[in-house]
Amino acid sequence: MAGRREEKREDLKARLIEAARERIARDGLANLRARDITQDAGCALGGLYTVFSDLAELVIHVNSATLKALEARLTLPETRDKPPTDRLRNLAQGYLAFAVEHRNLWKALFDHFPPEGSPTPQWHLDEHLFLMDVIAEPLAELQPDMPPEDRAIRARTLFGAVHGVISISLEGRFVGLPLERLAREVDELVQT
Amino acid sequence: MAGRREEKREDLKARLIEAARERIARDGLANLRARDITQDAGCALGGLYTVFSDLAELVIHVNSATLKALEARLTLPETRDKPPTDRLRNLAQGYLAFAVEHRNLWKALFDHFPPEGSPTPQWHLDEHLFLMDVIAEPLAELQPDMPPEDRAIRARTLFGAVHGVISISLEGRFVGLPLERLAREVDELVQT
DNA sequence: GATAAATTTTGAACGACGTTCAAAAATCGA
DNA sequence: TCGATTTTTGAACGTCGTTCAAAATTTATC
Repeated sequence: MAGRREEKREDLKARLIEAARERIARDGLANLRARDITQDAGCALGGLYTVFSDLAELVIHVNSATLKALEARLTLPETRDKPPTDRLRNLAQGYLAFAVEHRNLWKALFDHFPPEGSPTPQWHLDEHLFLMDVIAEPLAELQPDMPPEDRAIRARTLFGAVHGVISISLEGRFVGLPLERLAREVDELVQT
Repeated sequence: MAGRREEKREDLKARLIEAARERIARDGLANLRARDITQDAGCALGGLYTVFSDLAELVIHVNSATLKALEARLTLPETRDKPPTDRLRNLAQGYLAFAVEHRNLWKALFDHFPPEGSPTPQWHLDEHLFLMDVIAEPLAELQPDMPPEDRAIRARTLFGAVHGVISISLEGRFVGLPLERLAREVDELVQT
């Protein structure tokens, strides 16, 4: 009887993450309920707390999976050797497409705030960095003589700008905008 | 005995909004509690629901006050007849300064989502439009031949970009950035 | 395979929350 | 002053995340 113990534990963990992921994708982070998740996953309410310290930690694991999916979407080898400007535009359009297609999961990435007692663990903070790296790479080609530190900051600025434009539009706090027009605005923003 | 009735009602309403405003400013929107607000305002728990339909409506009134304060900050007659580019830069820097100075109130503007049953009332949605107007004005000078509709969209894009850069930085989801450097990034973004 | 010890899973119970509403208090009209 | 009306109150309700003693299961020993 090898690591049967650990195996079952990991299986429950995976089922809980998947159940939470589907609930968030369907109903949004704000409508996530511990009782729904455990019912979907086929365990008792308390079972959740034998695997995660609290609901927030489970959400972090869902967000981790979402980031991985986003990474896969943005690193398609499709446009490997296009000019760097085109690659940046593809990144922005890919980000927009992902946000539209997985709106609730994407929103959960930014709507979730961990309780003040337990801040976001470092391993999850690190996962966000791939976004910066994937942006910094075309930037390096465009401005080879820029110091790497400045380039990292610039990558963050560029991401923030694109993310801001998209989220302002998708959250509909202001007047709605046709998707086609939004895509063009993002395009022109990256262009500059 | 004139409108004494309505007067007391308005007084309680104002006290509740002010109490909620101070709680949000001090502890953040996530730590806002109906019991704390009513205690601070000097009324019973149920009193809140004689003035507002729910807590979300009270938060909307706090956000309304925050928007008015932001408007006052951004329409200082200080730089009335500078070139339009300078005015845009001042707007962005003013927005950054306001966000830093009133971080929790500013965050509440975007962290608050009304329950699905009762969407944000139109009068509050309209209040957001002044932000677009104040940006569109310098844009009109810069590109007089751009259709007003395109200009409105462009104003929203510009706001989204600046807001995105600032909020990514202030929420600290990624690595922190010295305020001075953030100000410079925002400046260069607007410049383009 | 029987039995006891160790471990895992369970779900009733707890405290905190937003919200409601019958009753108490205050106000009004005569 | 006193009954009718309005306003204010805060105990009570339903729902939530979380806990933990007890039940169920697995493991160890003979």
